[in-house]
Amino acid sequence: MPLPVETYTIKDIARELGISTSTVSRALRGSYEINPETKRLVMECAERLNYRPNPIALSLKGSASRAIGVILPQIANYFFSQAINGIEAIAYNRGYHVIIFQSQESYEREVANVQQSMSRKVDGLLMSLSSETSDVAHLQEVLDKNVPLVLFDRVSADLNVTKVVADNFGGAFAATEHLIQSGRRRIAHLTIQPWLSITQERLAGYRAALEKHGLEFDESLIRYGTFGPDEVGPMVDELMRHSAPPDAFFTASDRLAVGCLQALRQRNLHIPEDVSLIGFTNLNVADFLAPPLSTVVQPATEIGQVAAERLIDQIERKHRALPIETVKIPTELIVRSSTMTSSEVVKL
Amino acid sequence: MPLPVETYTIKDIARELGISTSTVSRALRGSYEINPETKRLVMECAERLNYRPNPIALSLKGSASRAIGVILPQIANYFFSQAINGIEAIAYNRGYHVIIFQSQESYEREVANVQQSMSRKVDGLLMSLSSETSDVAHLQEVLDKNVPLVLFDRVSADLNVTKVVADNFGGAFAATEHLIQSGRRRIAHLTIQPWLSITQERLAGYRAALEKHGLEFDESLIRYGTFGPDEVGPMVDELMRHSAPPDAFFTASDRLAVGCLQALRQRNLHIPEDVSLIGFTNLNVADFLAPPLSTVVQPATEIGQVAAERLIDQIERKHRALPIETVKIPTELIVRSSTMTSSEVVKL
DNA sequence: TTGTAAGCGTTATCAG
DNA sequence: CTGATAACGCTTACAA
Repeated sequence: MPLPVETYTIKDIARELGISTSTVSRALRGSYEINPETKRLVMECAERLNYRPNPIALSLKGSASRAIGVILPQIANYFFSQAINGIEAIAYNRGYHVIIFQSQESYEREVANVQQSMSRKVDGLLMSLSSETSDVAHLQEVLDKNVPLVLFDRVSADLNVTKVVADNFGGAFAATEHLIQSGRRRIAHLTIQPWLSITQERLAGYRAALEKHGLEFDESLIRYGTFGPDEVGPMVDELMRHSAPPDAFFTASDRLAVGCLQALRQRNLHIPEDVSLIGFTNLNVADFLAPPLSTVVQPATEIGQVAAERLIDQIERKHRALPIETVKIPTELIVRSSTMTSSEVVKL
Repeated sequence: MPLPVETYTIKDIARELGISTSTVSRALRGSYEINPETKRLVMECAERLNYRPNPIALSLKGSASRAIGVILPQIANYFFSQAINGIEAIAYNRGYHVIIFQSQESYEREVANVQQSMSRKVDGLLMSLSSETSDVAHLQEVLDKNVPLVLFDRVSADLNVTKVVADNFGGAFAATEHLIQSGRRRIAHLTIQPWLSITQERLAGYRAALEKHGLEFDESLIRYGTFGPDEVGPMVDELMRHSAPPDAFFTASDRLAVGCLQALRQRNLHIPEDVSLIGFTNLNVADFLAPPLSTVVQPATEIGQVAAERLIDQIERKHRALPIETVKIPTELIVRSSTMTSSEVVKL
């Protein structure tokens, strides 16, 4: 039985039943003072016609659009696409639509995205900031309009909103400590843009681990870069030419880890004999990377789920005062080595 | 200078200038009979107020919503997220929005998605079918409504629309032929659901290569399955227990390739010494998989771009008769082996 | 060249 | 309990 796509309006039902549109509307909304019999008739007719309220009209009217906007840097990134998956799952079974906007790491586009999502009357906004974004005035305006906003992953300290992030500090700390406990002493850290919250938290975790074990923090072992794979090779080469080269790498993303791996391989260096490598990653195929790559796994799906839950909670009971807090989702450290037959998983 | 998010309407401009909303509307649309001076004033005021037309109102009115709907099985899949990236890039610089729906491989959800996209008045629809979909009546209705539709990747022969796909036949043929030329004779083929167009095309390419080289097609070497990683192990085990076990694997997806790799490793089999493995894949980190995995790379981004271009072309000149055709985007066969220092790329 | 009014689908308000 | 009517932002005949 092919499901019909034909679209009927409240008017069609009204005409069919010889009653007014307002009565139909009331019957459909369930509530109010309405004759049970009329209601039954309307429901039955709606069912038969496969009536679906027009979301556009609803939005125009100003009431809930039952759509949430998701603005993020880019979809073609395993972390974000997994996060969207989590968001969509929650949204779907709570009856919301997801409209996705990509800022492409551009501040200007992000602002445009915010405008567009506002004019499309989303009921709430879920955001991960572009790497260019430092000024968050555009988001303050969202809040001023009383549109619920939840930030995830790439957040800003300048906004007093609910934030959902991975435990970046904890993950970085565990990774670094593991390297130290494996006997490494000069751990390079390849990371992304320095002004991002996640970058800072990870760097802090890295430093804290060094400090705990009495190792000196050496700024010259840190490299900030973009995601481009072409940038990683030279970075690694430069580090290895250092008078006291690193004996381990800790990278802030899967792309950096893969780039690093490639660069090391080209120099015929072996992992983990010559250097160790741990990446902050979302790549679930990391298991198969050669040579063995240990990873701090980001809870992408869960971040998306929790963020969506928080947002929808806010949307649905705007009146009550909801606690604004930063939710930290734990990471997992997965340690692999050539001698292990299967992965040894250490949960943080 | 923080860009303002405040939202003004055509009324605000009208009030500001002491003219009527229709005049403002006409001035904004540019065209028509309008006093150049009035037009200038309106434009200037719109600019000053950072006026943006309300897309909701536009859609309700029935005119172009400048949004295209994208319905696909799931985002958390590297192929699709790359495809979306291609779609979004084209859409963005041609002034369209992208509204994404995930069918989650469910026919019912796909139908709901189609309804929703229709009621959100998208100007056109870009789709990749769910694996459950065989009946396409819901899409025929879209066409009947004169809403442009372009299918990509997972297409249906039952619809007379433009389709954009990878050259699955060619890719499978090249992969199989390569295995044969490497001396393999019993090539297992792990693939996805048999009723999907891509599955059939790949199987046909595989068969054609066998035939060309005088090898027998052995149905018992073919396995159809879902994406679940847990299903792959038993499949591979069963095949290897065969009285004449395969000496090579050709898989239809990166997930199957990775699962296969894992299963083989658990049996302490070496690739390519014991068996060969080629996967149809989108995973650009396949370079780093150990043991070396040869791949047929799918042109995901390009498929998205071409599909979006075709769709928008159709949207923007609905009047002219546009050619309905199936566009095949070529794939690349990347051959890697342990003896190669760098990848040898063979373009098809 | 410009203004008025109707209408897109729905809901809220106010009479009946 | 039910039916008009107005309103959301915008476009477009139709009038002026």
